[in-house]
Amino acid sequence: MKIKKNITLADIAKTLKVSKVTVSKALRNHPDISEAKKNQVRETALKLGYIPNFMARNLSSRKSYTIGLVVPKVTGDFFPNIINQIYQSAYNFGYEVILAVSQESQEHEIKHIQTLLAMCVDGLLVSITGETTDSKIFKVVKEREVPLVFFDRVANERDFSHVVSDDYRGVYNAVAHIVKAGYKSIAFIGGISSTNIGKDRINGFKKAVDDFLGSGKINIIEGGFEETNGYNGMSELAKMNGKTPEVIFCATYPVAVGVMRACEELSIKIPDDLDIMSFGGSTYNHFIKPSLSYVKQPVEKIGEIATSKLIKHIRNDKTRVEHIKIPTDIVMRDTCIRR
Amino acid sequence: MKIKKNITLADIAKTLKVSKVTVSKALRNHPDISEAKKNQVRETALKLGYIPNFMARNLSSRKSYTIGLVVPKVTGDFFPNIINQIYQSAYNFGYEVILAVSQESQEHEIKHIQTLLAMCVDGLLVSITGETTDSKIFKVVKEREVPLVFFDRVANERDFSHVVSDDYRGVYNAVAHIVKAGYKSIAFIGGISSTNIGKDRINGFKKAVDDFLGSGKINIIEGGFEETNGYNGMSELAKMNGKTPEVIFCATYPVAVGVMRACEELSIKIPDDLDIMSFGGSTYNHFIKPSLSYVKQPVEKIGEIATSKLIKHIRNDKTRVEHIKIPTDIVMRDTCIRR
DNA sequence: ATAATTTAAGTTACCGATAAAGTAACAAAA
DNA sequence: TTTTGTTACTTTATCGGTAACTTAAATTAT
Repeated sequence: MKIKKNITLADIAKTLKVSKVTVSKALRNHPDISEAKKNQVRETALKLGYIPNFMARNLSSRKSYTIGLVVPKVTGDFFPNIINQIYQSAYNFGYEVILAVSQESQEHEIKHIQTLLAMCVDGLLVSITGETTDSKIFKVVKEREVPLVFFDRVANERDFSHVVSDDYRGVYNAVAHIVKAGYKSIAFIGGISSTNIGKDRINGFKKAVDDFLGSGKINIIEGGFEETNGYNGMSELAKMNGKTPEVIFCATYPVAVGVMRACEELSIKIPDDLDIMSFGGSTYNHFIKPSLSYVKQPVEKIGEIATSKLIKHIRNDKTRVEHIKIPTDIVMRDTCIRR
Repeated sequence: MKIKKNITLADIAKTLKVSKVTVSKALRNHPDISEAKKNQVRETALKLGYIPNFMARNLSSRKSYTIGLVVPKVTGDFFPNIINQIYQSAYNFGYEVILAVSQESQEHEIKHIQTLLAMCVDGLLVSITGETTDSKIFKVVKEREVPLVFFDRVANERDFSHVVSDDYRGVYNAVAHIVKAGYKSIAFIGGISSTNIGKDRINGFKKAVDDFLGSGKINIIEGGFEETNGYNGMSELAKMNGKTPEVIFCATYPVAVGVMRACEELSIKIPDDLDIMSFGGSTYNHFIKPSLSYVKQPVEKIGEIATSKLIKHIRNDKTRVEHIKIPTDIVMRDTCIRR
């Protein structure tokens, strides 16, 4: 007896000499079935080690109680934490999560979304890649009427809800704070203005510098969101033969780390020769010397609100599309504290 | 026209006036179908925006080309990196990955494995929780003949392959290195000897201390693998009124961070008053002062080998069960360098 | 010229569930 | 008494595919 057939509804039905449908209803606690029979069914299901076949169930019911989560990467601080939060929230609503990692490639992103659609997920949570420009796949999602909520890195699609931190105001307030602490020149490193998170952070920076220091003072070195981008940005800045700014505002924490690495090589002392603030923190920030002051993103809230919004969309078509911005906080550590 | 029906094989078949099966075969590049027809089918499939329904496909073919990945958490350094690697490897083999996070809870772990089985994954990659003791769910997996490979944190199940780093030898060699550098007393903080990673690291430590410093010198404070465990362990050690050791070997990087935090509060200077080495590093280690010397885990290799081993099991029942240990390296930074 | 094989489809059955509709048996309402 | 309603099931059809088998026409072999 080599082949262990999986236990199905039919097996339970046969041992109890009832119909398949009776078993199905009993297990779903359908009112058609008497308590006595339900208990019988549940018992034998347990005894036989029945595990329902979701493929069959979903195919038949057109529901999967599964949501697809697409993120550009799983490294760093932000995504692991938000994934955690999304898992937790979805779990509380009774949903499973399928994670797909697009590795910052639009091609992968499209393929993964197709796969998730093919898997009949009930909805999608998406944070787009840095290179996502083609919106065709989102048109497909819309046509299929699969709810989708963007979070953090959002596409420019008015038909879908999205949840982001208030990057613009976050940077604006941070710069205000820095200026109030007595600094007179601030540069910005990192970010790509073709993405919402880059654009909003940069625009918040521009507006704040314009408001508080005068429009001539704007100094931005766009790059990306990774350590190398910070390193390159700082190296570039050092080579430019103007006076270096007092403070560098970094688009992300990894960018700040890159800036620090460059400074180390250039023998620029932080925070004595140069001060740094970053957008977003890190678990290990406490142990980095100097520990950076940063704009804290509401990671848990973004995850929780995006998930519950998506589930509202799934449960009720009439929930209206919203674009939600969640405020940030400033966390002061060892940098930018002059006063 | 409110209901946008999804495009199915039948729709393509109808527009081309051929049978469903012809379309199915054409799309799967089955030799039964002529090139001319295949092209027709492919074209109209594209034109209609056909996306196959995996539920139906898997239900019918009993394959999903999907593997289930179960990890205890997605924070820290180790798991995000290994998840990344597993995604990459699986992708190269043409497999999708469904991630489930057990949140260090055995209950969740069991539920997630059941769900993944119900989703008809072709195989499972599992790193168990800290509290996993009940092996019943793995018996179920075995009965269902679903291939499973454990990695990193493995259960004591001889029927499944597993892939781990050589923790025992890693710690043993690290201690040897430390002793050779001139240190005479070493304590161990963190780890739980009920888990393989805890047990192996502790045993490697014991053996090394025994071999190089004498059996009287063994000083181990078991705890866990997190920052708090390091903090508590160090606080406890400081309260004990013996002489404090010269070096503390930490079961994980987070433990080391906790130890450092405790030292900071106790005004113990690292590496002057006390030296530290940890098992496992961190992306940000470079920016922590002092940057810790550590035993480097072969994260990428573990992920890659576990995935390819699993896929071998999936493709060929006769691949034999193996228990693979991958050697570690020592990375020297600013600690434990006395000489 | 006829049988044997190949090619390119089509038919049927089934994967394991659920939805919708049907049916006895018995009870309550008109 | 007849009608109407419940209760507790059963039957049938279906979800969207695939496997296995069949078939008609074309090609090759004998």
